[in-house]
Amino acid sequence: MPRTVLDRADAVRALAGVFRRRGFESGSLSVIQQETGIGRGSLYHFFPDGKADMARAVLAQVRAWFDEQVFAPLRTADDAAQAVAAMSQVVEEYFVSRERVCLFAAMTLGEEQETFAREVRAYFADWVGVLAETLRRGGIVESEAADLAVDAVAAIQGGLIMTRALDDDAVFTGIVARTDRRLQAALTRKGMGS
Amino acid sequence: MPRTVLDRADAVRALAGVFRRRGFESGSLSVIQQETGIGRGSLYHFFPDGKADMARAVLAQVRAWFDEQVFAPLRTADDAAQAVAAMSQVVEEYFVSRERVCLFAAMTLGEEQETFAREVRAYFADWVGVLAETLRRGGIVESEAADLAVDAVAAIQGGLIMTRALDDDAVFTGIVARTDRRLQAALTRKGMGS
DNA sequence: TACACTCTGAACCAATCGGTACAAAGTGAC
DNA sequence: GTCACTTTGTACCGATTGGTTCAGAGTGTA
Repeated sequence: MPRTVLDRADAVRALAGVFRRRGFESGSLSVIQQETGIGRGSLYHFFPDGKADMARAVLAQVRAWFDEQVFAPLRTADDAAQAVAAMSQVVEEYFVSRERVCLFAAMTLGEEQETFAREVRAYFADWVGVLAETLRRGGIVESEAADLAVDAVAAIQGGLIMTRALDDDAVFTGIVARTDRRLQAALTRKGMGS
Repeated sequence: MPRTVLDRADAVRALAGVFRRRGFESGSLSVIQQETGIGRGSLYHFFPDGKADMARAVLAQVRAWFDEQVFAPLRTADDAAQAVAAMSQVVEEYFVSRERVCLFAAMTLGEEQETFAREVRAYFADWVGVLAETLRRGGIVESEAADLAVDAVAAIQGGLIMTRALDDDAVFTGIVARTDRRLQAALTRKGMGS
C-alpha cells in the first residue's frame, strides 16, 4: 500500500529538517519546496497562515516529543539518578541525529524572537523545572537543585553551539557525559558538598 | 568639532547592533539603512562586497575585542585564578551590554554557517585553548584543563541562550558566577579531586 | 580660493520573496 | 462508477530583496 499522498505530519517532519539546516529566516518557500519536494499548494493547504504557521507546527512537534520522551519520564521517575541518566542519553541521541540544532534555542535569535517568546520560555522553563524537581526528589535541597538544573540545560545548549562551531560530535558527547556525571555526583552526596 | 561624516568603524559598530538584534539573515539592507541611519551609498562605500563584507567586518571587530580584552590577558597572566576571575567579569559585562548575543554563536546556525566556518571555529578553539592553557599553568593536569575549558565556554554560551529564552539577566549572571566558582575550585585543589 | 579625496542620497535594476487562486489529480466510501 | 473530499502543480501577484550607479555634498589642506 504505497503512500503517494502526504499528510500534515510528513510535512512537519520535512519542514523541521529544512529549518534545522537553513534556519527559519533563510528557509525560503522556494528552498522548502525544493528540499522537501512539497509544492506550494500542499504547503499552503497544510499551513494556511504561511511560514509562521509552519514554524508554529514544527515547534509544537518538538515540544510534544520532549514532553513524551524527556519531561514525562523525569516527572514519573522514582529513581532520580536513573531518570537523569536516561535524560542524558535520550537528549544526546536526539540532538546528534538532528543536525545538532535545538530549534527552540534558534528561536532566541533574530526577529522571530518575540513571535514565539511564550513557547520558547515555556520549553526551557519546563525543562529546568522538571529537572530541578527530579533532583529535589532525589534529595537535593531546593536552591541547589534549581541551580544545577539551569546549569545542566545551559551546558547542553552551549554544547550544541560548541559542537557545531568545532564541527566535532565528540565535543557535545563529552559535555553531556560530564554534565550527567556532575548531576549524579550531586545526587550521591545528596546536596551536602559545595 | 562635530563629526558629521561617518567612518568605517562607526558603520561597523552600528552594524553589529543591528545584527545582534535582527540576525544576519533578516537584517535586510532597508532595515540596516533605517536603524543605523546609514544610507546605501555609504554602506557600499565601506563594504564593497555587500552584506557578506559587512558580516566579515563585524566578526573581525568582535574577534579583535576578544583578542585584546580576553585572550591576551589570559595568555600573559601569572596568577591563573585572578586571570580567570577577570575573564568572567569582562565576559559578563560584554554580553550583558550587547543584547546578550554572541555573534559567533549565531553564525553556527543557518546557511552562513559554512561561509564563516573558519572564523567561528578559530574563535571558539582559541578561547578554549587559551583558557585551558591558563588552567594548566595554574597547576591543573592537561586533560582535565581541556575539559574544564570546553565546559566553561559552553556554559557561557548556553547561559546566553537561557537568559534570552527566560528573558532574565540574572540567569546569565548566575551561570557565569557558578562557572567561575567551578574553575576557581579546580585551581585551588590543583586538579586532584574528581 | 581651489583641489583631491571621502562620504552620501536617490534612482534604478533583475531576482526573489511570501502569499493567492484554482483547476486537476488522487483517494476512500458506497 | 460516482461522489465528496483531500492533496497537488502551476501560473501569477505586488512587495521587497541585495546590489549598482553616479552626481554631488562634505572635508581637510594649502
